[in-house]
Amino acid sequence: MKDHIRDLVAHALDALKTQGMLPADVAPAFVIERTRSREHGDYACNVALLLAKAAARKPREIAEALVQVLPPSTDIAKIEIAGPGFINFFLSAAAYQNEVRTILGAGATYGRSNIGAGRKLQIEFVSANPTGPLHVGHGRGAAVGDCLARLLGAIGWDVSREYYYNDAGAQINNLALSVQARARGIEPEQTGWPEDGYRGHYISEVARAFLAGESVDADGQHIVASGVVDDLDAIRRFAVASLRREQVLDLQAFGVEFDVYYLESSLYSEGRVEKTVQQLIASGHTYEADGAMYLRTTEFGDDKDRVMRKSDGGYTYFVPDVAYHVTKWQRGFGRAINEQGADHHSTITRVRAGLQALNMQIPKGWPDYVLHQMVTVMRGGEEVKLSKRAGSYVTLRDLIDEVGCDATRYFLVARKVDSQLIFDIDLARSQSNDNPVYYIQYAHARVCSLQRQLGERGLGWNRDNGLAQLALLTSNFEQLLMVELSRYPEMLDAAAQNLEPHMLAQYLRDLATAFHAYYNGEAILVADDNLRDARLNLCAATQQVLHNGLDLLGVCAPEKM
RNA sequence: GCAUUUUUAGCUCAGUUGGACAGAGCAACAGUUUUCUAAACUGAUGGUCAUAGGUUCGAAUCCUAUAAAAUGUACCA
Repeated sequence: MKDHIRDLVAHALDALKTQGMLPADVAPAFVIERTRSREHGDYACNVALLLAKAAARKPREIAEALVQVLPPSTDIAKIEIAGPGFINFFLSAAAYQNEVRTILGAGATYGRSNIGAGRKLQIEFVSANPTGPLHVGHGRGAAVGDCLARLLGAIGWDVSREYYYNDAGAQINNLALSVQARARGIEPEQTGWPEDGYRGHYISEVARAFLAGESVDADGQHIVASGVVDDLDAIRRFAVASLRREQVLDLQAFGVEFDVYYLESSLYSEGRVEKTVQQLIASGHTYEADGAMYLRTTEFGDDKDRVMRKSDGGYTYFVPDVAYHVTKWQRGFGRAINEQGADHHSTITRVRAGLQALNMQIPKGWPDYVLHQMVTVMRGGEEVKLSKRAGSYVTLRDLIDEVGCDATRYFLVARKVDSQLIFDIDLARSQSNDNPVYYIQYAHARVCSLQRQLGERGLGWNRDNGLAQLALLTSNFEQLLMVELSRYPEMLDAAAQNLEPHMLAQYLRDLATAFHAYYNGEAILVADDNLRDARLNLCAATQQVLHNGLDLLGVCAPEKM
């Protein structure tokens, strides 16, 4: 519809140029946009405002001249000039009624598009190391990343979801030492407890299972605990597998799955880290100083050069990071998105700098980053400090158990990633009935309920007749609902392209509002067959869009509540 | 100090390529059930869009400065 109106305006512009009212060389970058208020019609165009200077006339005069030469269209019922010179387009009832036909025809594919054209895209998210259970921050990453993956899939990208984790190195060693200490009966603060050891209760649980000789399956491996306390390597393998197993269970409970799990250790074992280092040296962007090797990241926008190889010979974390991203590029992901917590923002410049230094023709802004701001958790009116080491935190599992998967997902995805999120557990739990997600789900359930009522009342629903009778949908409630429905495709498009899933959450609430208002304002199951058929079709279209949208959110669309 | 992000109604937040009088939910207030699920609806109340400048037909939105908050700023990952 937008494009249609744009064409009409473009035609009118040409006509005015021919008439000589406008200079032939002007090409204003005008927009056709949804109006905020119904008083201004459905779409508005600002072209007259932009032309005022070039034409040396008042905007309203230009608008009037444009309207005079605007080609007629059956989709447009009325055109008004308003305010400083906006041209407002009022769509005909038929134009909106026809959207119901489109929705019912497209079904589950309504709103989807092929903007991505099947190109490969990778989105990496969560990527928590297996040193403890997933917490709320990971939950936000999981909810946002998963929703983004769904959105991008819906606009035609070939999406691969990846989870990257470190199964070796200092932190994992610390984990193993912590478990070993627990297995020996040493508690935090006692002698023998590792410096900066992980103190959480789960460490004791892993130690107990290890001593008991239990087995665990994770990432395709079956690990049996040896129970030998002195075998740190065995403890490490068992601990990593145990925690990986827990994380997978958490994510499953949250409805999030991945296509690929990528291990940092494989970058070393496959020689990718070493190869990357050699390439960087060959590129001439490195130098040695103080016994360490540096990369001149300042040449690529960093504020100081970064150490690649420490004086003890080990590599800093950013080298495997670069090597990892090289594999993404080599695996053919022309587009890659990293969803991470904002506490990692400093890595962006370094990773991109490292990739640029390799001279591999990787685009400057690759990969994309979506950083979500921190989540602070409130409980009992106080902030719960998240600290793995201290062992005090709110796990994702806790939230799912207390608040529910649907509500947690909605809550974590409903706001802009840029803004910090306060998750008040007491509020979320005590007011879970007021959570917007139930409001949306209820709208869906209400349509299902109407459809059940049909049988009980012995009423029929002829869908084809409903389509033929769409012209009967003329009430204000119906109009508003159809307007809302027709927004879905453009909203989906914008949410996916801007990488902003909160737009979807917001939209679904608006749609539910329009439906609840309609439901209360008009009887659906009326005696008149034609009117009832038409209204039931409108309800079915609403049900379809709610279902499609909730699907992308990863939230279920219940038939009954 | 520097970097990133944030600052909109009592609270939690929308406001998307700069548009017409700033919008929701919650809380508080007044109503709506013999009739399709009241997990709903209707109405009224509530804002100097952090502050000060600038850009232009037009700014919550862009630019500059200031203030406040979060996070980062390792030869840790």
